[in-house]
Amino acid sequence: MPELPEVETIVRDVRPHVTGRRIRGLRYWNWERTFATHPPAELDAALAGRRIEGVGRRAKRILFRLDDERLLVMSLRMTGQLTFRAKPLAPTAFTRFILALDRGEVRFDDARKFGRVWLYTPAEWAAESAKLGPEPLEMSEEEFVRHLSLRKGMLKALLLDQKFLAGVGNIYADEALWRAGLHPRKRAETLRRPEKERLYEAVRHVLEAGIRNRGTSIDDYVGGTGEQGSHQSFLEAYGRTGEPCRRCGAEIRRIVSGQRGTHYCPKCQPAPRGRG
DNA sequence: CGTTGAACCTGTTTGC
DNA sequence: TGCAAACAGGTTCAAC
Repeated sequence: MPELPEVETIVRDVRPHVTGRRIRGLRYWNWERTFATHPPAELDAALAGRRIEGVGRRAKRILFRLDDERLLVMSLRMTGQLTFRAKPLAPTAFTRFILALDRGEVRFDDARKFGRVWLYTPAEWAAESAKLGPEPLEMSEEEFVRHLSLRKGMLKALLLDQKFLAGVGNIYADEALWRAGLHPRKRAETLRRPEKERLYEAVRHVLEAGIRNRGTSIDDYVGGTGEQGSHQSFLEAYGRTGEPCRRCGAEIRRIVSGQRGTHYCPKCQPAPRGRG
């Protein structure tokens, strides 16, 4: 569910409330598999008494930097929600854990149970982080073009590959391809320089717009204090099957590409020639 | 090495 | 209306 703009919004929302706070402990959990590195009782013991020194983001992961240098890392996957609550709120059937602080609590809800939490040493986290590609908002155009020139394969699958770009997911991949006027099944090795530049601009533009609008709330996503985002009102391709393209009027089409539902304008994003 | 498919889960929407 | 299949924002791992 949450992609880079949604996770960034959550991090910015939660940061002022939890930075400098002391962790009391894990107060509640109901699904063991949420805990990827330590069973809940062990995690509770490791966290109790630690201070949170900062909150950050890497790709779609949320990072809590602790005063023992370790990192509490969370991934929301499809349906996860991470919220700060100033006052305790009773857990629901979807609440996977609650982290009690000296003031308020951090709560992790996740209907589909795909979300995970890890506790890493700096070295362990460095190794995990190294498996992810560069942050698209921290790349120059030159770096992007060089990086893209080393890759081949269909653009939709490439944008979803976290080793290519960290943080782009299904919604923003479709939005970026629409903006760049590139067909999702066009192959990276066929792009010419101006198309690569257009894709760079488009990826950054849609991610920045998503952040400005506090994320896309279609089903479950909420920001770090529980309110919905507004970027769903500004989508051009994703979820607009059968509706008119706002650039040319043609009907937005849906296909499956990279094993994901993919939305594009057949006129603005012309199909590649040959097999596809 | 690259690509594909299945698996992990539950809730909601779609189609017959 | 009823029920089953399809579908959903992500990631990992086995198989080819």
